[in-house]
Amino acid sequence: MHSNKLHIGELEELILLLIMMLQEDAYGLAIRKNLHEKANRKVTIGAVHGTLNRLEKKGFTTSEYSGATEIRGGRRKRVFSITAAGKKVLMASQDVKVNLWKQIPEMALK
Amino acid sequence: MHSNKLHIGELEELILLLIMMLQEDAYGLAIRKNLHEKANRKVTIGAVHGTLNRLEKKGFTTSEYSGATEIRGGRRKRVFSITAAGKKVLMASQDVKVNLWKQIPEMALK
DNA sequence: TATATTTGTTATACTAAGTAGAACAAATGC
DNA sequence: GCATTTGTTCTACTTAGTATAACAAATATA
Repeated sequence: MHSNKLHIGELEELILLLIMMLQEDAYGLAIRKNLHEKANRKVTIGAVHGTLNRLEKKGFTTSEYSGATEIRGGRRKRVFSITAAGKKVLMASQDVKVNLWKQIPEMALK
Repeated sequence: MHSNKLHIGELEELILLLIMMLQEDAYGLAIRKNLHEKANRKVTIGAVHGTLNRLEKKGFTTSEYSGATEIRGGRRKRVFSITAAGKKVLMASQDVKVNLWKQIPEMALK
């Protein structure tokens, strides 16, 4: 048991954010590239797809296969999008942290 | 190997935040209480201390034992504080997320 | 048309992070 | 003394994160 719907892991959070950001371009390799460039997070493609599968299993994302493109090797992509539940958990996650930051005494920030 | 100094787990992040917030009151039971009240995160005391030990081992916190207090059962506490490295990783963590939020297209937020 | 190259996902085995529950320790109250 | 309270440590386990390799389907070009 204990498939906790109230919180998400660290990589899960970053990937949900990138899915919202990338929209129709949210598929494995593109997510991995942005994880590296925008989040300074260097992970292998296996790590990305593992997390993507977990998120879908939890109901935080859905996915569908696009058609193949005309560029060389351009086979169909599995494109992910975030669900309402995913949005909710992602926003709650950020809210908690923003609130905690506000409660840190000034003097501790230096 | 691979004791990654570049990122921290989800619970590690919350606990580092609470250590900064609680200052001289940052010890196991108090952290657990605030995790519940301020972060809606219900975990056992074993989970808190496990994470605390991991953070110290990584160099993100230090701890020292306070003296016992005069209240009933008030034995000495192990009080944690964040190190410069801990502050750095915590701030970087939040920065990345704040930046990603900014890059999400307006229309996706509704 | 076969075979090399490219873009992409899936499978497998493993390490690290998160978790519960109970044991243990030291203080005060009576 | 011994019950109660506050606190940490120990042990065993599940979930999240990770690397590496296998697999699949597309185009390019000979």
